[in-house]
Amino acid sequence: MNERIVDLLKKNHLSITDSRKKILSHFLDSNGALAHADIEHKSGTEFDRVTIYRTLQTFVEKGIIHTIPTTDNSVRYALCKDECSAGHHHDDHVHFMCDECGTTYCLDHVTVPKVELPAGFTATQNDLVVSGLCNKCS
Amino acid sequence: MNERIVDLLKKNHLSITDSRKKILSHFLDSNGALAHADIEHKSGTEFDRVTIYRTLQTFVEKGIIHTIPTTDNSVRYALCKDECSAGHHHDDHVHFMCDECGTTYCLDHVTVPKVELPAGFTATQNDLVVSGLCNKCS
DNA sequence: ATTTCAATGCAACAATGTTGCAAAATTTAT
DNA sequence: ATAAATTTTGCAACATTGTTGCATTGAAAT
Ligand SMILES: [Mn+2]
Ligand SMILES: [Mn+2]
Ligand SMILES: [Zn+2]
Ligand SMILES: [Zn+2]
Repeated sequence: MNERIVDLLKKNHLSITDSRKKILSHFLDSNGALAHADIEHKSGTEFDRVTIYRTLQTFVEKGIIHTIPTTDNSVRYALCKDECSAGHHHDDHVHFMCDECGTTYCLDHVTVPKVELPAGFTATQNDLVVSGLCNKCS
Repeated sequence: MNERIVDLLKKNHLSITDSRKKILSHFLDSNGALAHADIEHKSGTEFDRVTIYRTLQTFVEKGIIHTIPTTDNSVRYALCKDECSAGHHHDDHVHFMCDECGTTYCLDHVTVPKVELPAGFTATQNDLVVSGLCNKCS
């Protein structure tokens, strides 16, 4: 496990630090997406708030995690698939937010359908967020 | 115009106040969605920040405006169609964010497609946000 | 006009996010 | 292994965004 974390950091040319290892492990342990506040709680007083912000930002830039647009306009992050790399995310999967337990899921196997846009509009990214009840809450 | 605004407020059983009339007029004048900050700028120092927050909240509750999930996780609001009412929005249309000019559009005639969810997941709401270039910027 | 009720402004606060800079830790070079 | 170079971190200070309580003001009903 620790092995995998170090490898992931190395692969992305990031220096191996306690905070990066710990924050990455939280993502690997979690099945849903995490908000900044979640990580802050899980970490206790171990790291500074600012470090968490900067680490998340770095991970996004490197393509290790991606942000999820949410209906309640809070920022959440989830692990990217292997195919994502620095400056090039390809997250064409649907996200699901449970109204009951609040968990945000990456539905990696459900792809966002393309839609026909009005004349003159061109799409570079499509984000679909579905809310409702998850499999644990229904 | 002023007529239409007063009617809309009356229809929703809201008392007619300067701030509500003015804020509503900003939405009727704008072709895109507005953020809280936009309204604050347009209004100058006319109203307190808190009043704008409370007015937007009231309008959402009454079904006059709806919030739009954005990829940059900022809250934006746009006018609802007539069919929306208190506690019952039906916004099944796609939203478009222009990467160039930043405008957020309600694509009222493009409906969000349904997707097949994994077993146990049930959907109550689907939000699709498309980003790219709008008809003015392409 | 008077009463009743709702909306506003103000102040104080909480949550979230950003920046500059010195200290500490990690990586690279010797 | 040691030292130099580079990154990362923690802290402080600040900015932005959003919330709440309460007295004052304004709108609506009688
Ligand atoms: Mn995802
Ligand atoms: Mn809309
Ligand atoms: Zn759930
Ligand atoms: Zn545009």
